[in-house]
Amino acid sequence: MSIAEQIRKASKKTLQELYSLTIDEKDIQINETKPEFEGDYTLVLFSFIKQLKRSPEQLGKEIGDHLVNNNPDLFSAYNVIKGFLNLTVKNNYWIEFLQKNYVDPNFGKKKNTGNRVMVEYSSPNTNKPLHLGHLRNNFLGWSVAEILKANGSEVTKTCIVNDRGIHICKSMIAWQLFANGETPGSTGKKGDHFVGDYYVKFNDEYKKQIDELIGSGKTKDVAEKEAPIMKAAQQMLFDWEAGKPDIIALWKKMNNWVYDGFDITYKRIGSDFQKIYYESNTYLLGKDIVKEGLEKNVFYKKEDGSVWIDLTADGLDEKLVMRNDGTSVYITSDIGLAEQKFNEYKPKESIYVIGDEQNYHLKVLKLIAEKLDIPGAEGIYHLSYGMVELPTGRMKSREGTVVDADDMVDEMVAIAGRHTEELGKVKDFTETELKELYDTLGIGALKFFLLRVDPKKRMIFNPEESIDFHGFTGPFVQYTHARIKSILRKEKGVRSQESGVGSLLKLEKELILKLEQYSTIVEQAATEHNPSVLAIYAFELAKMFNAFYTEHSVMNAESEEKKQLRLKLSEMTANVIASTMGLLGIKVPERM
RNA sequence: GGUCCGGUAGCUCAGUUGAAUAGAGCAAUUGCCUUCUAAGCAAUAGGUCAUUGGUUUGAAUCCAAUCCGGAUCACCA
Repeated sequence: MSIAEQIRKASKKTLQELYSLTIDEKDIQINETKPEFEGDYTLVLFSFIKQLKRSPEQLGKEIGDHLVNNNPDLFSAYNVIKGFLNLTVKNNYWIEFLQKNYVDPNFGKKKNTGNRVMVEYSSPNTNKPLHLGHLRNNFLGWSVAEILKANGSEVTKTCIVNDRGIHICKSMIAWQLFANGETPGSTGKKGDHFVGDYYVKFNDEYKKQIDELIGSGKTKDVAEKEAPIMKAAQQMLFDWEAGKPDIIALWKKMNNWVYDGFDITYKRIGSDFQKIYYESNTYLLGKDIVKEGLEKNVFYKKEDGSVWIDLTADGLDEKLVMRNDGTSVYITSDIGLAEQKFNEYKPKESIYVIGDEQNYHLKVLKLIAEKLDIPGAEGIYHLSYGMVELPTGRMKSREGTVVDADDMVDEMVAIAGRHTEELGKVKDFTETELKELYDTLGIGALKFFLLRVDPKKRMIFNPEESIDFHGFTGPFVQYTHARIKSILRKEKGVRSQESGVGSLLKLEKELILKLEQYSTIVEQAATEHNPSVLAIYAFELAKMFNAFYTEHSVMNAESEEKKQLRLKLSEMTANVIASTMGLLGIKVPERM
């Protein structure tokens, strides 16, 4: 149990015993004591003042006395300022805490409680390579999955590949028209980029044809419909749905090129999945749903035969669930997939990591699923995140204004390499070691950059300004870890098992206090589905250690006991930094 | 127009289950490397928390209205 919880419990008991006041634990406000006051944690008294009709000073004194007298192992002192009761926790408590936990690499994490969760993330289209926006999605999804695991859940990471549809056909038709049989193998190009180039080519050609048609007197609407290349793409989609063998073969071939490319990127950025769904297998799933919905009178049929649901009572609109030609729409197959996921994995919670542009869609999805009594409907959770935009506005792959994921990673790794070389601290590293370090630092900086911001906020990325390696960044935290490891190497770890001295300096205590909060932070990140909580914590912890490091020497401590205490403090800080960064998907180096 | 999200230092962001003098990083200025890694530390400066009103012992935080930015309301995904 965390110290804050213990104080909350003790306060509850005190209020009960002194004033027969029964109060819910969560209504007892415990804050960290501000640094300018004496104490570690603060009980805010204002809410009781009125009920108990006492002055803040009197109340504080009574509660303070009672708390300290009845919890002699926990508190050593208290003081009252205005309506705040500041409590000082015994040094022994902190030292014992450190003694007990400093070697545990899993400190702060919970054991598997069997709570099943599914996290769907990444979900790429197979007609173009990944861009910066996908990276935010991948990092978020992966990290949230790991955070939930650390908080005791049993997590299945999944990905739905959008491998069918008109967008794929566009790349296919352009390849047929312009490639002259070229392949990723023959050009040496990464498969996803290769296919993406033809997607761009399609749009170039499409635009050209529209202009020509407009030039010959057609209106824009007509031109868009009649452009031969677009008609060809639509015909191809039709042929694909009919299962025409040569089209299916081409589709498979080109998708495999893309998968080969994705594999490389996923491996590099550390995305992984236990289950992959392909839309080509799931897009027909909604059929039974429609039947079921009509039987349950959740859906209704219009005169033209199309099927709808009326969500106006829920503040939304009427929504189409099946076209009049009997084909299902996106929302319908999505519900079908939700049902299938539940049948296969029985998750209590099913998380969808999808951009905030689909807020409405996911709201509708959950609502329909609930109305249909689809099992697991209540567990649907949309982890909505803001778009990554350029200073000029949104990225558009059709217009080529995207920041490519592979390029971005390459650039970050290159910058990491340049910084490292300039500093010249690892000149004895082998080529392989250097390469690994550059990856660790470059990708670490990138992940930290994208994860340190609240997911729901949209963020602007300026390609002109490179991502920083100083301050509130991944490398800063990594650097702190490397620094600590250097001390531990020189001291050959921690030798003494003794609890050490009874006194703690301000910076030492601050650090232990921070470390103690780690489990609460993991819990918070899990309930909020928010990795930025951990990024902020990692930074604050590292910053605190650096302050301690410059002020006090570990190796040349005043006494052997002090040295042992500081070694433990250092080791635990390194462990918690590694653990926190691990949950963000960021590696920490031994040296840098 | 309806719905949802955002507006905090020059820039990027914490803080939003109400609580003590609103915090970081970057950028700016200044100091600190012959002692454990200076990718660091310490300090200075920088604020009408979009605006107005309300609730409260107490509001960046809650409520109302207004202004600004974005998303969405497709037989697209």
